[in-house]
Amino acid sequence: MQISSRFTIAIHIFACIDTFEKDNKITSDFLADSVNANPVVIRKILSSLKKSHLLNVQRGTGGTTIAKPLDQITLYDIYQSVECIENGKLFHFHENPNTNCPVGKNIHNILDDKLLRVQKAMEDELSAITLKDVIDDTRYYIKECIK
Amino acid sequence: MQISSRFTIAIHIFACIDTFEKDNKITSDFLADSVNANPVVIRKILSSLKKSHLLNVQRGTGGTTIAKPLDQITLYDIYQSVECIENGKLFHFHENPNTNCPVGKNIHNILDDKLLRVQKAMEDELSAITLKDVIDDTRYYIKECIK
DNA sequence: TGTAGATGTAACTATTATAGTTACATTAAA
DNA sequence: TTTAATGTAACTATAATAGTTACATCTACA
Repeated sequence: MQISSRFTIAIHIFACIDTFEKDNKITSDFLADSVNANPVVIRKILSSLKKSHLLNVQRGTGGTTIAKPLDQITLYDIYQSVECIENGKLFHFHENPNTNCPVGKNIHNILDDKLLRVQKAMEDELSAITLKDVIDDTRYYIKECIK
Repeated sequence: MQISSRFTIAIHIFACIDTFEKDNKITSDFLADSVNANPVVIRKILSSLKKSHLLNVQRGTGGTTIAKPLDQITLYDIYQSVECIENGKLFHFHENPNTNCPVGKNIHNILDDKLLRVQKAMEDELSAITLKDVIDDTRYYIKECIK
């Protein structure tokens, strides 16, 4: 199963804020239009990102801004914020393996460390990419586009 | 969303074959008992692994064996075989971002290479672990268990 | 102070993938 | 020819994603 689009939508949101905040108030409706998704879906994602102190979302009057310098937000921070995987484990285990079988009894002993290593490799790579990288590219591609 | 338990079940199957093939014919019912899953679920996984030439599954009379030396099967081979992610992409993208918006129009240009890098980091780590590693540990833990 | 326009969130629906299950045709060997 | 297995279609149950409606709440400003 793939990792939820909440993650790519969240990144899209940051790129939109950076691109449009000078000229537009960034509302959930505005973002929903760019992402092409439902405003309530956007608001749920904004709510997660706000809870993680990555965004400031203004109640009442509306408007969203990025809460930290771009090079201090990693893709891992965003990924964690929108909770793309349950209980933090990338790999889903079959429930209740037969403990009367020596393999069933030990399957977690055998696999947990190896799968965690794999998960960590992925998460480390997510941590190595910051919003600065994303937004530098965003600005570049938009400039190329206008030319 | 987590990666399907088909993957961990498949690994479990290899460990079972290695552990029990001397004394037992390895059938889908036998495996289902150790994994604690439905025999048809097991057969579907066996079918994938057979198609990828990782296992030999005997029709009619039954019985399953491992098709290659243990150090020549990686966790990545197994992962690919049981097709845990759709169309080979780990990250699910929101469909049809608004191409009238410069961010929506470029979101794939901006993100595809970065997310592929993350996916590759995970897959490389899966490739670095072979069934030999898994089964060495299986034998070790089972021996410890019996002591 | 009331209202306009936004967020926050509950409740529901639709869709999709996983996993389990029943049933049965097919196969291979004894 | 019988037995015991695989292969697979068809269906169900469950759970997560994503969309939608509805409305309470909040804040600034006219």
